[in-house]
Amino acid sequence: MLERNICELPGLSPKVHRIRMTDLQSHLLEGLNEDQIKAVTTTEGPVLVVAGPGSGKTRVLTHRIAWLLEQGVKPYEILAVTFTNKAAREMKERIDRLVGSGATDGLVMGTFHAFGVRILRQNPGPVHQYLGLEPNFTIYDSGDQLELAKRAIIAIGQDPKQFQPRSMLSQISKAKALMLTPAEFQNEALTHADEIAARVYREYERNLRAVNAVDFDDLLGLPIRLFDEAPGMLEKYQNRFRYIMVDEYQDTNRVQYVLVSALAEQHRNLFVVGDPDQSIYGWRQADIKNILDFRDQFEETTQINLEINYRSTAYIVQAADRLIRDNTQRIERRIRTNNPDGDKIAIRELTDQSHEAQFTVAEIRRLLATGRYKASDIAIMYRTTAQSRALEEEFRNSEIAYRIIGGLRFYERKEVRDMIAVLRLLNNPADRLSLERIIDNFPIGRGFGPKALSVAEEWAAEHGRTIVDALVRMVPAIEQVPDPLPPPAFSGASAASAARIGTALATLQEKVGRITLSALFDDIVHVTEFSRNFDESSEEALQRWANVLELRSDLERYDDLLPETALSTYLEQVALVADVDSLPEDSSGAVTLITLHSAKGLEFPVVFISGAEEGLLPISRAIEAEAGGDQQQMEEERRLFYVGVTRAKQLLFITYASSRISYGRFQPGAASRFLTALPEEAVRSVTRRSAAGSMRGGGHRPGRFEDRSSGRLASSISTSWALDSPIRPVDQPVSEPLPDYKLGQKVFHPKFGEGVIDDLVEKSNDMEIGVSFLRHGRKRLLGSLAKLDIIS
DNA sequence: GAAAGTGGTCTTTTT
DNA sequence: GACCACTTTC
Repeated sequence: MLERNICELPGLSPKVHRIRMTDLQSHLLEGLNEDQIKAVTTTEGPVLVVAGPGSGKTRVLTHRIAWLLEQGVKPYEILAVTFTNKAAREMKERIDRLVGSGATDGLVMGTFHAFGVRILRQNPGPVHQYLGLEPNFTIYDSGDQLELAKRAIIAIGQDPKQFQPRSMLSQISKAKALMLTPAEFQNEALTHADEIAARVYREYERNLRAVNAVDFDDLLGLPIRLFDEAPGMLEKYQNRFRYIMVDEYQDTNRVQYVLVSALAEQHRNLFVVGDPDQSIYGWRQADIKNILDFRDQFEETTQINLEINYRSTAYIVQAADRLIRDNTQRIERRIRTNNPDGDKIAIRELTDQSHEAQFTVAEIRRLLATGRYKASDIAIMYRTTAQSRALEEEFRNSEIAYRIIGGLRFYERKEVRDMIAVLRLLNNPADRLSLERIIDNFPIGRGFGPKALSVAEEWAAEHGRTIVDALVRMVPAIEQVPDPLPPPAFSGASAASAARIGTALATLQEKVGRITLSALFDDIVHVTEFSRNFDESSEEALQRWANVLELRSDLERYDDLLPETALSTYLEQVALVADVDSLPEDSSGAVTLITLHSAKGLEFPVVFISGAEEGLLPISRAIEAEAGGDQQQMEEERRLFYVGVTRAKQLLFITYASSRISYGRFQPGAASRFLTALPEEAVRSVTRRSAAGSMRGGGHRPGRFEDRSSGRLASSISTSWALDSPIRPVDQPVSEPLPDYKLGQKVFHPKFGEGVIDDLVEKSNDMEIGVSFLRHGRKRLLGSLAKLDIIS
């Protein structure tokens, strides 16, 4: 290898300064700024890179890995963790381009979850011995988890209505993220509800293991347990990974921190990149302290700040910087750019979400007509998935192509899940949830009810077999074979359907691992008579069937794999992909509709942020939490808005609606408080709010933004908007003030009768009222909806 | 046992 | 307004 260039790297330590470089190495540093170069070349010891939006973070990561490889580090000695599979794939491609493909073979790059699965799959023996899992374990997704949680609640004798599966599950997930066992969790329980959650957790775990399945959180927690318990396991990986890199470090949680720091203990070359201002996954137990405290946790950390933004116009950068300054939980710094000012940020108020959608689509049409932008340059971002609906309707009536990322994921559609249930059951016969799903949803399952299921279950328990075995035992052809086991005691009708299901499953089991997945798909459809579910000729049935067929073409992509492993590979992929993962680079020429969360890490020349309203962005929960003294959620909302703003390269539009339908009812809305933080000189246009736009009792006060708009800025309203007349002047619904409810008051409800108010909770612009009714028990009602009369 | 009808809950974000 | 779970009805 040629070593001739001595590169002058101004301002760096002498050690780095005098690095001798090959041509390729100096090529890797070309075009990088000083801080970026330092980040690429500081290979030893803990390094924290605080990377602002658009600061070339991905570039640093890819060049650093290429740099390491150029230094002679073996690809398999490098572990790089990314936030999405897509990021991993793209990064790998970029590195391939830098160092030539083949040079990266063995590089471990993927999400934490994918890495966790990898460890579990690579060590079937220890996984069985220490974790009690068979190697063909199923990864349960959130739908399965919910079902499992619900059953656990019932199993411990509680009411799933009182203790909601969702909230139980989030507690379980939280416990797992903090690495608490059910017993430890129980010890820390403070309230009765915690106590119940701990018991549900215990039961949930038991059931999960009984069906040889794991959940998402287990993919992180189980590898750690394996490291703890299997001798030599941790050392093996510690020795192997000389260089560890973690992207989006601000969104890591406790388990992830433990995993990474355990692995890095040996070589101590841990390189993390992140931006505390873009930490938006607190609800998933991501702990912003991981990045804020990194320097304390890892001694002798080199910290490098990337503060120059290469992505956005100066107005956008300035606005983002100003906005995020209102947060306290951050590493103080200032992002800046050398880019031109660009166009000012456009803010627009609309009367409701359909006007908002109309405006957005019309504006996009105008942009496309200029010829300066193509559809794939444009993205619309929003806080909640439900918001995509109004936009979608508007797009559907237009000629503009669009695609929605997120929302109902392809693999979560009912008909797709049904098919996948069969695949899963074939891969893991213990997967009871999938079996039940098949019985409930496939034509061949008719006539096999809960009673029959419990017969099969008893039989399975008695003979140490699976429920699937009980069904297969009923197949006449197999009955011929001498079998010491007596058949299960099904009643007449259920015996027939058991035999039917058993035959289908036995036929399929016979073929698994020997034919391609698409051929297996065809067999499944055939023997389960699945297509009969789509017999009716409704538009909707056709669409559902089309989805099933799309699954088939998805499977075809795996037809080249070895039949023995194709199924498990496929199922793993299904469990771990996110929708953003399949987002093609730009290709299709469609406008992107995406949640702010999913948009993290992406960039678009033109961005619309839709629904910038109090209650939506920030979300009402955060407003309530703030009222209760908890600032954290509000700060996260601000970061989310910040993420949205900083996705835009050239043009940024922000819209909000003065009223919005939710729950099928109109709700008045006010401009997001975050808009008031945007510097006036960076904002192009503001529509004046109606003077009647005051909120009902105690809610969000009209802030500086409104004040401003009725003052100086109001007179400078831009007339450059393409869509003006179709939108009526804002006519704020004048809402009646709430009656003066008090604790202990007697009230009358048209449906529930007489009751006593025992709880009052102020909401952002409403009030939640707890009432004990004489005849209907305790209910929680919304002040604006409930027709309560005060009796005394 | 299955289809149709009813009432209650729901919406924050996703690997 | 949508979805789910549960009840009613045949």
